[in-house]
Amino acid sequence: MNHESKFQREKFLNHISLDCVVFGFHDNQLKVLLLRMKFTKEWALPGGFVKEDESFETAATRVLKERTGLDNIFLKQFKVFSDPQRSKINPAVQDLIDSGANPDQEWFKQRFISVGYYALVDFSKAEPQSDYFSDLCAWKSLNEINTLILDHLQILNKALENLRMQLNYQPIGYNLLPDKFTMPELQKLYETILGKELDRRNFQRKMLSYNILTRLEERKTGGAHKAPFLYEFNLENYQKALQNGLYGGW
Amino acid sequence: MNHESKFQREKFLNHISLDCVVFGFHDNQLKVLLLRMKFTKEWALPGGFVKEDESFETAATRVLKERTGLDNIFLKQFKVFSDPQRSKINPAVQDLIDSGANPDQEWFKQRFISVGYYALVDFSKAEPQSDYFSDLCAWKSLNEINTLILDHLQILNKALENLRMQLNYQPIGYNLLPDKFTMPELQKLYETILGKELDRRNFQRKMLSYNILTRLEERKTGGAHKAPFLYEFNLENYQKALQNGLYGGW
DNA sequence: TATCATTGTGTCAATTATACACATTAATTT
DNA sequence: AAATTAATGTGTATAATTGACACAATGATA
Repeated sequence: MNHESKFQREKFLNHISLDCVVFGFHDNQLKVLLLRMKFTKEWALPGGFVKEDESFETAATRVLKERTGLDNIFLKQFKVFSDPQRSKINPAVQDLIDSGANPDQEWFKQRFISVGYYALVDFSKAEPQSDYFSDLCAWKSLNEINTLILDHLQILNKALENLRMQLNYQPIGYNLLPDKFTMPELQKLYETILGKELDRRNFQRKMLSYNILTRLEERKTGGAHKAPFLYEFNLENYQKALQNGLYGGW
Repeated sequence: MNHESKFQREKFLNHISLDCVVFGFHDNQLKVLLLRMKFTKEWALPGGFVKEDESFETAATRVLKERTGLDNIFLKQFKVFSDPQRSKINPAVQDLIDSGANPDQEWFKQRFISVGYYALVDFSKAEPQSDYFSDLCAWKSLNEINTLILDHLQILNKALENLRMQLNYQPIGYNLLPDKFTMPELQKLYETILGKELDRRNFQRKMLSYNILTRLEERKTGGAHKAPFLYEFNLENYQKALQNGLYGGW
């Protein structure tokens, strides 16, 4: 938290913020990275502001690097949240007041327009770091999340909706799974995102038909039953599928 | 243009703008509504700014009402454009300088972050109105559009890409066609958006399978050949399809 | 009245999706 | 060590959808 101990509002564009819904996958559950506000102890999405010479993408990348230590994260802009009332009661302000520090209360009293991003990251590689306003940064399972500050729950739900949509025309997994993974693990990921079960055999056939997977000779040992094959993504084809989409539609 | 003869920058949020790609369909061609800048005579997308108590949606709706006279337009936010360089050379500033009026040059020298919307409107019902900076508001066919100010061509292309994507999971047509239309007309619309031809019979079968169309007893007369049936959209089912999407995917 | 271009409708084959069955295997239990 | 268990690997029959195409009907025009 050292690097942000002095919050410099001059560097940022007024009115403008971004919020990130960071998805990870662990224990067969979809996790979201959240921050706990120092004083109010409410939970919030990681977010930030845009410097005067930054694009939103750069700013979001910077924020994610700070919160997870990771570069090269899959990032997708999914919606702008601009309800004039959305940032009326800002817990960050409350935190600043409670802290007695109040360096920049005025800044936080602004109306903020926030651009929502969702990110897909490898759970095992991320190292959650809290920020100036929070005392804890942690993964939460979706079903554990009941309330968030401001409209962050709404932002989270919209992100999830968009992620589910993405499954229908783009591959997913490279950013959420370790380099080597089994077919059942990939299937679990899909089932978790979609919130429903899929047929094991049909899933495998469909997934293989995309030609984005390479089956390795290795198998995953240590499990209690038959050892499944390990797969890795064929990055070249994966990128192509990301670009061109999986279905034609028309 | 009377209502904007005094440009009041105080009312708007700094740094923030919106641009609209307004699509219409006429003469079997996809048209886009453009403005011609008063002095530089360059073409631009209609756009605007956000008032301090407005959401982006409200602002976009207001802008479209001013440019087309229409309410209840289909509007979709599709991307935020935030490259720090994007508004460096702003023709509006040039226009203001050339005009000698220069009431708010400083305002336009700001860096702007723009939210892109695309709109689908009934060509025959829209009444193009220029704004304070333009002397002409007109429909242009896609293939006529070679250059636009700033990054507006890029915005247009992204809008088109998103519109094509939308065809794959949502119905389109209600906002672009008159209330009653023929199947060939609807097909032409799809072909125009996609930029490719479709099989007449397979198109009809697929389209009818969505259950969003009602065939009327009437036929369209006056054409040189066999009179085609007229259809109208079943609004209830159309809205459902907009919400739920047309395909499952998974 | 014949011609022409377009519309309405249908069919067949190929592809894809859905719902299953059975053999295999690695750890665990007996 | 053999039997058990609960997964995994592979395949198949059926239904549904898509793609390619043929032919009859019709309204204006020649």
